[in-house]
Amino acid sequence: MSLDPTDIALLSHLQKHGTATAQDLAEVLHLSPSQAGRRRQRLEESGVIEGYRARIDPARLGLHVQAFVQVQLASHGVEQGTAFARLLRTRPEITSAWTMTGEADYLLRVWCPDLPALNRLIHEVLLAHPVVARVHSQIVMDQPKADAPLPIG
Amino acid sequence: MSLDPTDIALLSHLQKHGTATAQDLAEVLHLSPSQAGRRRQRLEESGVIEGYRARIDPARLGLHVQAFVQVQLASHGVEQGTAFARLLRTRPEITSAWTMTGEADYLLRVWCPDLPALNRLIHEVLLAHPVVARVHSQIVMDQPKADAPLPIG
DNA sequence: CATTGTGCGCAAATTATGTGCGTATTTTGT
DNA sequence: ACAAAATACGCACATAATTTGCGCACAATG
Repeated sequence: MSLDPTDIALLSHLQKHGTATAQDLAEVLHLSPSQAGRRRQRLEESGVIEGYRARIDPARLGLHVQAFVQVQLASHGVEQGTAFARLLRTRPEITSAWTMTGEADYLLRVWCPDLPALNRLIHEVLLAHPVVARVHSQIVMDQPKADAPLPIG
Repeated sequence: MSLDPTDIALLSHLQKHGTATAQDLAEVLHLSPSQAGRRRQRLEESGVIEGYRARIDPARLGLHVQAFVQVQLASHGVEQGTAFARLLRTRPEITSAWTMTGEADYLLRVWCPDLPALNRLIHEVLLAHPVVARVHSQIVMDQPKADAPLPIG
C-alpha cells in the first residue's frame, strides 16, 4: 500500500491527536467526514496505524525514576538471547529494549517508583539472571524532549 | 487528585487501547458508560492523561534507521544548555532527549530514513553546532521490546 | 477512446457522548 | 456513634459522531 500526501497529513495529525474525530480530520484534510473516516480505517486495517495509546503522566502514577540500563550477556548464543528476551517480556518496568551496534548487548529503558526499586530491579532481577554478566545503569535527570511523534513529511 | 483502583484500571486500559469508547471502559470497569466517561474526563482535565497518540509503523513511513546518539557539550554553562535545547526542539528526527547521570551530557533517540541521513544529522546538524564537542552514535539493530505501556498496578 | 478502478460527497441508519437529575454510598466532623 | 456533607453512581434523553450504501467524477489502463 502506498501513502499519498493526504495519508501523510492524516497520520501526522493522528500521531499528535489520537482522538481526532473523522470530522476533525475532514477539516484538516479538506475532505468530507466519511472519506476521512474511510482513509483512517484503511490505514488501520493495513497496519500503518498500529494502534492508539493514551499518554499518562508517569509522576502521577508514582513512577519517579526513569533510567537506562546497559546489559552485557555472559555469552552470545541464541539460547541466551531468547532467555533474556523472555525476561524482558515479563518485566513491565522495562518499557523498551534495544540491541545496538557497539559494546553493550542490550539497552533497556526502565521506570521505577524510586531508587530502591531500581536497585532491586538491577540486583534481584537482572544480575540474578544467569545469562546476565554485567549491567551499567544511568538515571535520567531530565528529559528535554519527551517521546515526540515520528518525523513525517 | 488521588487515583482509586478503578482509575488505575481505566488508565491501564486506555494506555493500551486509546480509542476505547466510554462503553468499552464501562464493560471493563463494571460501570455505566456515563460514569466511565466522567472518570475519563476527570483524568484528562486533571492532566493525568496527557493526551492520545496514534502509533505508526516507522518502516511504512520510510524510517528505516533508529539510533541513539550520545552528545558531549563543549562547556557546561546554562547558555550552552539552552542553545542545545533549542536545537533539539527544532529537529523532528530527534524524537527524545535525556540528560543523565554519568559521562555524556545528552542521550538522543533519532529516526532517519537511511544511514546517509543519519550521517548528515550527525555531521551537518550536531557536530556543526558550536556547543557540541563530541558525539557517539549507536545504531539500533533490533528492538525486542517496543515502547510498552508504563507499569501500572 | 472506451473501460475499469479509485476516490469522492451526500444522506440516513446506527452508535457513542455527555449532561441533568435523583438515589446510594462514603467521608468528615462532632 | 451518628448526622451532615460530599462524592460516586445509574438512568434517560438530547446532541454529536460513525459508518454504510449509493451515484458521480476523474484518472489510469489497455
